[in-house]
Amino acid sequence: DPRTWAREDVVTFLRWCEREFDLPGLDLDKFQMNGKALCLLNKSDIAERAPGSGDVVHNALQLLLPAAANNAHHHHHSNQAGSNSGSQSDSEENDSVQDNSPARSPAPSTPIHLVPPPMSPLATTFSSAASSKNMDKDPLATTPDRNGGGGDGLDSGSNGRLLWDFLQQLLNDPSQRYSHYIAWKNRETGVFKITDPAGLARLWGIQKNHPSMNYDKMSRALRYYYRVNILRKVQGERHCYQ
DNA sequence: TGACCCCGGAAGTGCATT
DNA sequence: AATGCACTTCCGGGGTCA
Repeated sequence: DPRTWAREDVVTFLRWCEREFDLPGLDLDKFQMNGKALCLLNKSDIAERAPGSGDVVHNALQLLLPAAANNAHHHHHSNQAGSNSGSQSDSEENDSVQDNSPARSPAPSTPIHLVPPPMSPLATTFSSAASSKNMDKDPLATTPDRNGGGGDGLDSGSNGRLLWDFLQQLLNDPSQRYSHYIAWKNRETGVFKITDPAGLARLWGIQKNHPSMNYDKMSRALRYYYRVNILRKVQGERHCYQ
Protein backbone atom coordinates (compact mmCIF):
# COMPACT_ATOMS: atom_id res chain seq x y z
CA ASP A 1 0.00 0.00 0.00
CA PRO A 2 1.72 3.19 -1.15
CA ARG A 3 0.17 5.01 1.73
CA THR A 4 2.38 3.16 4.12
CA TRP A 5 5.58 4.03 2.35
CA ALA A 6 8.36 5.86 4.03
CA ARG A 7 10.27 8.49 2.14
CA GLU A 8 12.86 6.00 0.99
CA ASP A 9 10.10 3.86 -0.43
CA VAL A 10 8.82 6.80 -2.41
CA VAL A 11 12.29 7.28 -3.82
CA THR A 12 12.50 3.59 -4.65
CA PHE A 13 9.16 3.80 -6.39
CA LEU A 14 10.25 6.79 -8.44
CA ARG A 15 13.46 5.10 -9.46
CA TRP A 16 11.44 2.08 -10.44
CA CYS A 17 9.20 4.32 -12.55
CA GLU A 18 12.23 5.78 -14.26
CA ARG A 19 13.52 2.38 -15.22
CA GLU A 20 10.22 0.74 -15.96
CA PHE A 21 8.83 3.53 -18.08
CA ASP A 22 12.06 4.90 -19.35
CA LEU A 23 11.40 8.32 -17.89
CA PRO A 24 13.86 11.15 -17.90
CA GLY A 25 15.51 11.70 -14.56
CA LEU A 26 13.02 12.72 -11.94
CA ASP A 27 13.91 15.37 -9.44
CA LEU A 28 13.73 13.36 -6.27
CA ASP A 29 14.13 16.45 -4.17
CA LYS A 30 10.65 17.38 -5.17
CA PHE A 31 9.33 14.18 -3.77
CA GLN A 32 10.68 14.48 -0.28
CA MET A 33 7.63 12.95 1.30
CA ASN A 34 6.26 9.70 2.49
CA GLY A 35 3.81 7.57 0.62
CA LYS A 36 0.84 8.95 2.36
CA ALA A 37 1.74 12.42 1.20
CA LEU A 38 2.51 11.18 -2.28
CA CYS A 39 -0.93 9.67 -2.53
CA LEU A 40 -2.40 13.01 -1.74
CA LEU A 41 -0.95 14.63 -4.76
CA ASN A 42 -3.24 14.83 -7.71
CA LYS A 43 -2.16 14.49 -11.28
CA SER A 44 -1.26 18.12 -11.74
CA ASP A 45 0.63 18.23 -8.46
CA ILE A 46 2.75 15.35 -9.64
CA ALA A 47 3.12 16.80 -13.12
CA GLU A 48 4.40 19.96 -11.56
CA ARG A 49 7.16 18.05 -9.83
CA ALA A 50 7.87 15.72 -12.68
CA PRO A 51 7.36 17.65 -15.88
CA GLY A 52 6.65 15.33 -18.71
CA SER A 53 6.37 12.29 -16.51
CA GLY A 54 3.59 13.29 -14.23
CA ASP A 55 0.92 11.27 -15.91
CA VAL A 56 2.98 8.15 -15.92
CA VAL A 57 3.96 8.43 -12.31
CA HIS A 58 0.45 9.28 -11.30
CA ASN A 59 -1.01 6.36 -13.17
CA ALA A 60 1.58 3.96 -11.83
CA LEU A 61 0.73 5.10 -8.36
CA GLN A 62 -2.95 4.65 -8.95
CA LEU A 63 -2.36 1.12 -10.05
CA LEU A 64 -0.58 0.39 -6.84
CA LEU A 65 -3.22 1.87 -4.69
CA PRO A 66 -5.10 -1.04 -3.31
CA ALA A 67 -8.79 -1.42 -3.30
CA ALA A 68 -8.70 1.25 -0.72
CA ALA A 69 -9.42 3.72 -3.42
CA ASN A 70 -12.57 1.89 -4.27
CA ASN A 71 -13.51 1.56 -0.70
CA ALA A 72 -13.63 5.26 -0.63
CA HIS A 73 -17.28 4.89 -1.26
CA HIS A 74 -18.12 4.38 2.30
CA HIS A 75 -18.37 8.01 3.01
CA HIS A 76 -20.07 7.82 6.31
CA HIS A 77 -20.65 11.29 7.30
CA SER A 78 -21.27 10.27 10.77
CA ASN A 79 -20.56 13.57 12.20
CA GLN A 80 -20.24 13.05 15.76
CA ALA A 81 -17.83 15.76 15.17
CA GLY A 82 -20.48 18.19 14.32
CA SER A 83 -22.90 17.22 16.93
CA ASN A 84 -21.63 19.38 19.65
CA SER A 85 -23.25 22.67 19.63
CA GLY A 86 -21.56 23.64 22.80
CA SER A 87 -21.94 27.24 23.48
CA GLN A 88 -19.23 27.83 25.99
CA SER A 89 -15.80 27.92 24.56
CA ASP A 90 -14.52 25.75 27.31
CA SER A 91 -16.77 22.90 26.73
CA GLU A 92 -16.17 23.37 23.12
CA GLU A 93 -12.58 22.51 23.62
CA ASN A 94 -13.46 19.41 25.43
CA ASP A 95 -15.84 18.42 22.79
CA SER A 96 -13.32 18.88 20.14
CA VAL A 97 -10.97 16.73 21.99
CA GLN A 98 -13.40 13.96 22.27
CA ASP A 99 -14.36 14.26 18.71
CA ASN A 100 -10.89 13.93 17.51
CA SER A 101 -9.51 11.75 20.14
CA PRO A 102 -6.68 9.91 18.56
CA ALA A 103 -7.58 6.82 20.38
CA ARG A 104 -10.91 6.79 18.73
CA SER A 105 -9.82 7.71 15.29
CA PRO A 106 -7.17 5.34 14.35
CA ALA A 107 -7.23 6.56 10.89
CA PRO A 108 -6.83 10.20 10.82
CA SER A 109 -6.77 9.50 7.32
CA THR A 110 -7.68 12.17 5.17
CA PRO A 111 -4.60 13.65 4.55
CA ILE A 112 -6.28 15.48 2.06
CA HIS A 113 -3.71 17.71 0.77
CA LEU A 114 -0.75 19.25 2.26
CA VAL A 115 2.57 18.46 1.05
CA PRO A 116 2.62 20.76 -1.79
CA PRO A 117 5.40 21.50 -4.09
CA PRO A 118 8.48 23.01 -2.63
CA MET A 119 8.49 25.92 -4.92
CA SER A 120 5.01 26.49 -5.96
CA PRO A 121 1.97 27.24 -4.00
CA LEU A 122 2.06 24.64 -1.43
CA ALA A 123 -1.34 25.16 -0.89
CA THR A 124 -3.32 23.85 -3.64
CA THR A 125 -3.45 21.02 -1.40
CA PHE A 126 -4.54 21.53 2.08
CA SER A 127 -7.01 24.15 1.21
CA SER A 128 -8.86 22.48 -1.51
CA ALA A 129 -9.75 19.74 0.82
CA ALA A 130 -13.32 20.63 0.86
CA SER A 131 -13.51 20.89 -2.83
CA SER A 132 -12.10 17.47 -3.16
CA LYS A 133 -10.02 17.62 -6.15
CA ASN A 134 -8.19 14.71 -4.86
CA MET A 135 -9.06 11.16 -4.95
CA ASP A 136 -11.71 11.44 -2.43
CA LYS A 137 -12.24 11.61 1.15
CA ASP A 138 -13.58 14.15 3.31
CA PRO A 139 -11.71 14.77 6.44
CA LEU A 140 -14.45 14.61 8.92
CA ALA A 141 -16.00 11.67 7.28
CA THR A 142 -13.17 9.38 7.97
CA THR A 143 -12.51 10.43 11.46
CA PRO A 144 -15.30 8.54 13.03
CA ASP A 145 -14.69 5.64 10.81
CA ARG A 146 -12.89 3.84 13.54
CA ASN A 147 -11.30 0.78 12.15
CA GLY A 148 -13.59 0.95 9.32
CA GLY A 149 -14.63 -2.41 8.20
CA GLY A 150 -11.82 -4.54 7.00
CA GLY A 151 -9.61 -2.58 9.27
CA ASP A 152 -7.98 -1.02 6.34
CA GLY A 153 -7.16 1.80 8.67
CA LEU A 154 -4.97 4.39 7.26
CA ASP A 155 -2.03 3.02 8.97
CA SER A 156 0.60 5.59 9.17
CA GLY A 157 -1.30 7.77 11.49
CA SER A 158 -2.52 5.00 13.62
CA ASN A 159 -0.73 6.25 16.65
CA GLY A 160 -3.04 9.17 16.89
CA ARG A 161 -3.68 12.28 14.98
CA LEU A 162 -0.82 13.98 13.28
CA LEU A 163 -0.41 17.68 13.76
CA TRP A 164 -1.05 18.65 10.19
CA ASP A 165 -4.09 16.45 10.10
CA PHE A 166 -5.36 18.02 13.28
CA LEU A 167 -4.87 21.53 11.94
CA GLN A 168 -6.45 20.67 8.68
CA GLN A 169 -9.54 19.37 10.33
CA LEU A 170 -9.90 22.47 12.42
CA LEU A 171 -9.45 24.63 9.37
CA ASN A 172 -11.93 22.71 7.33
CA ASP A 173 -14.52 22.31 10.00
CA PRO A 174 -17.80 22.78 8.16
CA SER A 175 -19.30 24.87 10.89
CA GLN A 176 -16.10 26.77 11.48
CA ARG A 177 -16.18 26.16 15.16
CA TYR A 178 -12.45 26.66 15.46
CA SER A 179 -12.02 29.85 13.53
CA HIS A 180 -11.10 31.65 16.69
CA TYR A 181 -8.12 29.30 17.01
CA ILE A 182 -7.08 28.95 13.40
CA ALA A 183 -8.57 30.14 10.16
CA TRP A 184 -7.89 30.44 6.48
CA LYS A 185 -6.56 33.74 5.29
CA ASN A 186 -6.68 32.62 1.73
CA ARG A 187 -7.99 29.21 1.13
CA GLU A 188 -6.94 29.23 -2.49
CA THR A 189 -3.31 29.79 -1.71
CA GLY A 190 -3.45 27.73 1.42
CA VAL A 191 -2.45 30.51 3.73
CA PHE A 192 -3.86 30.25 7.20
CA LYS A 193 -3.42 32.13 10.42
CA ILE A 194 -3.32 30.86 13.93
CA THR A 195 -5.58 33.34 15.59
CA ASP A 196 -5.13 32.05 19.10
CA PRO A 197 -1.69 30.48 19.39
CA ALA A 198 -1.96 29.64 23.05
CA GLY A 199 -5.44 28.25 22.70
CA LEU A 200 -4.57 26.17 19.69
CA ALA A 201 -1.50 24.80 21.42
CA ARG A 202 -3.65 23.92 24.39
CA LEU A 203 -6.05 22.05 22.16
CA TRP A 204 -3.19 20.23 20.53
CA GLY A 205 -1.79 19.39 23.94
CA ILE A 206 -5.07 17.94 25.06
CA GLN A 207 -5.27 16.03 21.85
CA LYS A 208 -1.90 14.44 22.39
CA ASN A 209 -2.17 14.30 26.13
CA HIS A 210 0.67 16.71 26.65
CA PRO A 211 -0.73 19.17 29.17
CA SER A 212 2.33 21.34 29.06
CA MET A 213 2.09 21.97 25.34
CA ASN A 214 2.46 25.60 24.39
CA TYR A 215 2.82 27.58 21.21
CA ASP A 216 6.58 27.53 21.42
CA LYS A 217 6.65 23.76 21.34
CA MET A 218 3.87 23.37 18.87
CA SER A 219 5.48 25.84 16.51
CA ARG A 220 8.67 23.79 16.69
CA ALA A 221 6.68 20.86 15.39
CA LEU A 222 5.36 23.09 12.64
CA ARG A 223 8.87 24.10 11.72
CA TYR A 224 9.78 20.48 11.21
CA TYR A 225 7.20 20.53 8.47
CA TYR A 226 9.29 23.03 6.54
CA ARG A 227 11.82 20.35 6.00
CA VAL A 228 9.39 18.03 4.29
CA ASN A 229 7.65 20.76 2.39
CA ILE A 230 4.38 20.39 4.14
CA LEU A 231 4.44 23.92 5.41
CA ARG A 232 6.26 27.13 4.89
CA LYS A 233 6.18 30.34 6.82
CA VAL A 234 4.49 33.39 5.42
CA GLN A 235 7.24 35.91 5.87
CA GLY A 236 6.46 38.94 7.87
CA GLU A 237 3.04 37.85 8.96
CA ARG A 238 2.80 36.61 12.45
CA HIS A 239 1.22 33.25 13.02
CA CYS A 240 0.65 32.80 9.33
CA TYR A 241 1.69 29.69 7.50
CA GLN A 242 1.11 28.26 4.11
C1' DT B 1 13.99 46.72 28.09
C1' DG B 2 11.03 43.16 28.13
C1' DA B 3 7.57 40.44 25.83
C1' DC B 4 6.85 37.84 21.81
C1' DC B 5 7.94 35.68 17.42
C1' DC B 6 10.65 32.85 14.67
C1' DC B 7 14.49 29.69 13.71
C1' DG B 8 16.80 25.39 13.82
C1' DG B 9 20.06 22.14 16.62
C1' DA B 10 20.17 18.47 19.91
C1' DA B 11 18.41 15.08 22.83
C1' DG B 12 14.51 12.58 24.56
C1' DT B 13 9.87 10.17 24.38
C1' DG B 14 6.13 7.05 23.05
C1' DC B 15 4.48 4.13 19.75
C1' DA B 16 4.61 1.12 15.77
C1' DT B 17 7.07 -1.75 12.78
C1' DT B 18 10.70 -4.93 11.61
C1' DA C 1 15.55 -5.90 20.74
C1' DA C 2 16.45 -2.66 17.30
C1' DT C 3 14.90 0.85 14.41
C1' DG C 4 12.11 4.56 12.56
C1' DC C 5 8.76 8.13 12.91
C1' DA C 6 6.55 12.14 14.63
C1' DC C 7 6.76 14.81 17.53
C1' DT C 8 8.19 17.01 22.52
C1' DT C 9 11.23 19.52 25.31
C1' DC C 10 14.87 22.68 25.91
C1' DC C 11 17.64 26.19 24.31
C1' DG C 12 20.66 29.93 22.35
C1' DG C 13 20.29 33.36 18.99
C1' DG C 14 18.17 36.94 16.04
C1' DG C 15 14.30 40.17 15.03
C1' DT C 16 10.24 43.27 15.96
C1' DC C 17 7.47 46.17 18.68
C1' DA C 18 5.47 48.91 22.49
